[in-house]
Amino acid sequence: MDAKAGARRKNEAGDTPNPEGGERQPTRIQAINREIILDAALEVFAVHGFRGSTVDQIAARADMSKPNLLYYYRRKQDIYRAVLEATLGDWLAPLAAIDPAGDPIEELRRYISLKLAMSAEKPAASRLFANEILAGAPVIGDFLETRLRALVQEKAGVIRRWVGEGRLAPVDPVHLIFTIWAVTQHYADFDVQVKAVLGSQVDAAGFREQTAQAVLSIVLNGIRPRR
Amino acid sequence: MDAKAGARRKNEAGDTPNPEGGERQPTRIQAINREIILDAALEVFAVHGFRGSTVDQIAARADMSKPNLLYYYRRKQDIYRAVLEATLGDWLAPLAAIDPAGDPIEELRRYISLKLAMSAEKPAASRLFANEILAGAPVIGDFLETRLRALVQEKAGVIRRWVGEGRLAPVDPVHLIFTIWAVTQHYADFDVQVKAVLGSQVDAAGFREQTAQAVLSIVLNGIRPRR
DNA sequence: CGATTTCTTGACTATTTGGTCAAAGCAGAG
DNA sequence: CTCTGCTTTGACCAAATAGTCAAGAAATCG
Repeated sequence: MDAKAGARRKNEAGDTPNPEGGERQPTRIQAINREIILDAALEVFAVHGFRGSTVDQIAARADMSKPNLLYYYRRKQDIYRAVLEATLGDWLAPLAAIDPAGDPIEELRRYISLKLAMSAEKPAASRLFANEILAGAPVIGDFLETRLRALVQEKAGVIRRWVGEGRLAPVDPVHLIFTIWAVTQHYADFDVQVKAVLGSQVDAAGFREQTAQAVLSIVLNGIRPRR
Repeated sequence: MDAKAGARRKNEAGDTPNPEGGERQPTRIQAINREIILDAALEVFAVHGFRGSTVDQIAARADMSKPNLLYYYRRKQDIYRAVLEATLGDWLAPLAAIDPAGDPIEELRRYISLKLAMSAEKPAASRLFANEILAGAPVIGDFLETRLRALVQEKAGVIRRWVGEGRLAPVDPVHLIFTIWAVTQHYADFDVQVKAVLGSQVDAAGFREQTAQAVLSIVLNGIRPRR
């Protein structure tokens, strides 16, 4: 230990501010910069996935030097985890909001609309997940098998009850949920393809509503009991 | 030009055997190795995308030295393009096979079943596309805007006619196609998530049939005209 | 203000990665 | 067998990339 070593030190554990479960509450600057970083990282990871993205890319997008970025998140992996965690909540919320006491068709209509709106407003979040899943869910695998699984089973129970009461056509509840996920995510993840096929009309006003209308028509009429 | 230069040369253009539009027909060894490489590359690119994959990974998977692999495809990009092109045909075939003269419900049922079967049998191909699209379709962008677009418009016309004849419920044809793509691809691309949520039952015999049944039920009942 | 802590960065390192090359090994036509 | 062209690879290189470090700049607090 030399004289210099003791001169600058008050940060008792680790060098990074609040390094993963840190205690001290973040500075104003920390809060701002962490958010800037997460925003930038989301855009980058969403396009190229974890392995295909570089810290330099994220730093450039965050308009920040690489060492500075690594001051807030020590490793590329830490940024990735942070972005994923920051988005997971949003992801579950709509499904969690399905109300067993509500009207089945109305609840599902609302759910689909909400997911479609999220796909349109936060496509990067959707693509981030898609990349993570495609890569084999190395980071959120646990989450999928525990929290997500539990939530899906719970809501599947609700749907199953609805079916039993004759308020929905007989349908496998889990596959129904998958179908809704698939279709709503498609418009975020495969946006480029949608645009390529449909051309300029995608940017036209009302396209979102038109899409929601079409999807709802297909899915809802399929689960609405016939008379 | 020195003596050595002239000593070894019979391959009049380029160093790589049949380098992209080459003329000479491939050797037996060439045919074998190219296929081995494409198979290996498909698996690797499908998981990590173009940027996230390394030539070394592909070479290892192909059980081949890196220089040897690069003897057959000079650049990483060339391998990628080759894999994509080799898969594009398979991708279009089912949609192209929709028969305007057939029974609407039957044609769409067959189409969905075919796509689901492909998702189960060749998930890597599906994931390769997903990665390419997520990355912004840098390579197949043109293809999407020309061939795919034309095919979709053509088949949309067929569906629109069916709707006009009252043989299908009123539905936006293009969004119907997107919905089918979305759902069928979901089971390939998000396989990890499906497994996480459903657990061991995914591996059980008959799961594929059960899935097909559920999806068909949701989509078909949605487009079948009511009486 | 002065002292202390937080923030920022240029310069640097070790490793990974795409790609090259010369030379050695091999297959097949004659 | 022999000879030619095809195939394979160890060794190598330059660029990219994750991450480090020490020192300077800016806040913050008394």
